[in-house]
Amino acid sequence: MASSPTRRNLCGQVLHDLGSRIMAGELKPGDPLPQEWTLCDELGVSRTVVREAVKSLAAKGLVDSRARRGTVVRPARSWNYLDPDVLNWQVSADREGSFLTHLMELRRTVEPTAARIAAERGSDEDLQRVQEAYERMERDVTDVAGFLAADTQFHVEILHATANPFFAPIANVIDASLVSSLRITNRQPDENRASLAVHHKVSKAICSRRPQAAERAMHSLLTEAAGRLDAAAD
Amino acid sequence: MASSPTRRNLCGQVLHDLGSRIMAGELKPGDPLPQEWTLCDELGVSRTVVREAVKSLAAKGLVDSRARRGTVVRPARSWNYLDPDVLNWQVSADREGSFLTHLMELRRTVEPTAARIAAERGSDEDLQRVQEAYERMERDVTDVAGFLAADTQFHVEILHATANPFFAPIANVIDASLVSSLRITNRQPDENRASLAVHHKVSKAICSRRPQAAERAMHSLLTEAAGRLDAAAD
DNA sequence: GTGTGACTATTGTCATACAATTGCCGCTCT
DNA sequence: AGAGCGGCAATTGTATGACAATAGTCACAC
Repeated sequence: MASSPTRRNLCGQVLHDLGSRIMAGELKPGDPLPQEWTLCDELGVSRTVVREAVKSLAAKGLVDSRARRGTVVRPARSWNYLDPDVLNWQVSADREGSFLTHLMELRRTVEPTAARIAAERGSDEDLQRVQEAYERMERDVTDVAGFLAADTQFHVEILHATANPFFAPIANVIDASLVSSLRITNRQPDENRASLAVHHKVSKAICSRRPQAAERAMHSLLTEAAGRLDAAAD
Repeated sequence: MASSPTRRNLCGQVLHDLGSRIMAGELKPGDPLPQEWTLCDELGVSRTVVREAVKSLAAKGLVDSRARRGTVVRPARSWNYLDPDVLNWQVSADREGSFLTHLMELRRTVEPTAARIAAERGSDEDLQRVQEAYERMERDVTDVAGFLAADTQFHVEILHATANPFFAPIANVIDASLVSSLRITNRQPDENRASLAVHHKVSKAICSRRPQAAERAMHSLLTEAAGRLDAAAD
């Protein structure tokens, strides 16, 4: 379920290298990338590989290529911040520690509404999946990796229950935030149990179709999680 | 400012063709794409072009390529719905007319909060830009294209004023929704003037740093816009 | 029936050549 | 001297052909 160790082929490695350099600020918006043959020489790969990697960067909004002018880094406003790869590259490049804070702010903006909508018009099958995800959290409460996966799945199922496809990209944010926060607060089983309680409230509110309660429960869940992160950042 | 007539090169045309086919449902999740040489033959281009187009599709989360298995369409949950190209392809493929509704739902979820945050902690320069965008709307109230551009800019400046980069991708949603809604309600100058009033409330609330008022004003702005769209869908 | 291996079709990579685009610079004309 | 024009050249874009690596499939053996 981990998003993207997309470095399985050569092209993926080059993509990871260039993308990381940009997100780390080594290459700033407006800066030109080294030209193709230079990259081939530096990285020891063929031009085909370099070009396909750059094409992927362009598809994610990070760069723009034009004949004769070269390839330049696009302004940050046009980067696809919700892309799984872009999120991963940011984790490594998080200097000021604002990464996780910003992620949580977006989650607090979107997820309570998503929970409300899910309770309002999610299909019975969707809500079933939400509950199953919660039950999986209960089962895996002592297993660090399993609990993380179930936690992710719980929030993602709620997004899908909205039946609004444009909420889907938030799933990447959830994944990134959970993986990233795991590195800060090395979760203990008793912390998981505390987390379980607030998740239960959300699950129950959604599955019994109480929109307002679901929205509020999700809001307090995220507020609590954010608070725990702030507390651990000392 | 228009997002992407990215069909300037051959590769872009193939990308547009394949992407449109997928978003139109002609190729469903799980379906295999025609293999590379077949596409070369069908489209009359070299394998280089086909491969780079498919790489772009993969970077946007639409497909996944593996040796010997071929390239298959990924499940819809992993598509980058907020990508400008993906949004454009959806406009053409909007069968049930739910596209615009879903876009507006996401906007109503995110933008009020963004307005609140902008009022809370946007820099003075950011708020300056919000006001300038509003004044541009006033100036271009009789110019259809100009008003649209200014309207887009207004909302985008608010997103940027949050200083949270993860709100940036919503700008694509705003652009798509405004362009798309323009096709439904062929805007008249007096409609623009009505729109101007609610925008003014938002601008004033943000620039005088009243977070709650900003949030409410943005909420009612979007509610009104959504209502006008529903009314025009008869 | 199950595991194991060879086979083979498909994508992945390399190398080379040429086409198309466009920024740059110098030239000319006013 | 300044502005407009045109050719040059550097960079990306496209084509072609060959081979490598991967992984699904099938047959075979146990």
